[in-house]
Amino acid sequence: MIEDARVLQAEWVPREVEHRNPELNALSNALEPITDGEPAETALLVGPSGVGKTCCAQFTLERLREAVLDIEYQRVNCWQDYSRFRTLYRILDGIGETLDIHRQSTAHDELLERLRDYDGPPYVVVLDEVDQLEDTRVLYDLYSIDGLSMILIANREEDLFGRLDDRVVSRLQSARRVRFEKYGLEQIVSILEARVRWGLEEGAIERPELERIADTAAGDARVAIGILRAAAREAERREVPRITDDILDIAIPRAQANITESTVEKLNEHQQILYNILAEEEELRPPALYEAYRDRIDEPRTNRTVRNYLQKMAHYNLIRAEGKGRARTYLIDG
DNA sequence: GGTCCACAGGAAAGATAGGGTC
DNA sequence: GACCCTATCTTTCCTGTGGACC
Repeated sequence: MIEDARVLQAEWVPREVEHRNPELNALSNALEPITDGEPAETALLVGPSGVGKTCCAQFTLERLREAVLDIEYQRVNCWQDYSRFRTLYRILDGIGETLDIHRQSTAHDELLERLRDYDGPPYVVVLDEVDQLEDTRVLYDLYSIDGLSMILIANREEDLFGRLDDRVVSRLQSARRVRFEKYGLEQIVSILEARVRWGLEEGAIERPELERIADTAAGDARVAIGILRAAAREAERREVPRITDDILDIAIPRAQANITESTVEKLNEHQQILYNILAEEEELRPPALYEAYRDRIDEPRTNRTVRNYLQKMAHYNLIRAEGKGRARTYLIDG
């Protein structure tokens, strides 16, 4: 059934990106100065999850690398590398300058100094989920480095701009904006068809099943590819040659559960307890949630820290906070 | 409309942990 | 091994907001 499992990963960059020509052209234009030895325009890619923002950025940089040859780029997932130090560290890692840097013993000033000293080929930094940065001063840091080009990726422009220093806002106003809309059903089907062509045996899935996956994914290609992957694995497990409707009945909830499970695994012990309480109780008001949490752990964190945990979990879309003030309740998302 | 109170979340200080230096 | 420096995490203190009650 599966001929090339890499193709079924959402991160895989295809040979051709479908349905994103205007966006690719806009991004290529922003990066074009690099071919003349100049820094690129800062590009700001905005749109909901699973619409191909990261894929387009990587695809364009790969094409640019083929054209210019000598170019470096590094993607930073600001969701994981959210602090100023971690972001700078990841960027330095892209040019192999972190060998002698050790966590917590090197000031971020030194990291910045090293970036300023960099005199290699043109360097493009992709800040993915840039709206998740906890310390946005790092954007000002990066603007202060000559020759460094940036592609910023965010879900919502207003979430990003609302938290930025005025100096960064004024610079970002002139950035090249590229907006990504959700894919339509036909577009998702054709993206899936391409993945099937490259990654599965011929005849592994027919159009009605692809349409069902696309319909479930509601415009999110990442979700659609996840369902296709889960379905292909289930078909392999059953040793059947084709993905059928009854396999999708299993694969669709499983793909959704896989996303939740992998996110819950990233939580610390305290956050997992909070998640489990909400999974059992379905909905709780803040005092009841905190009391239940205190009952289950020997050395509980303070209420304020728990609020930070809950905020983080809501960002992960694991839980939902409904109502304001006294009407606030927490519940499992989805 | 005014007051009270629970709650969220920002800011700053404190605690902790890892690595460097002597 | 003691001390210093640093990033990160946690706590404390505080303010703003909005629903409940009169």
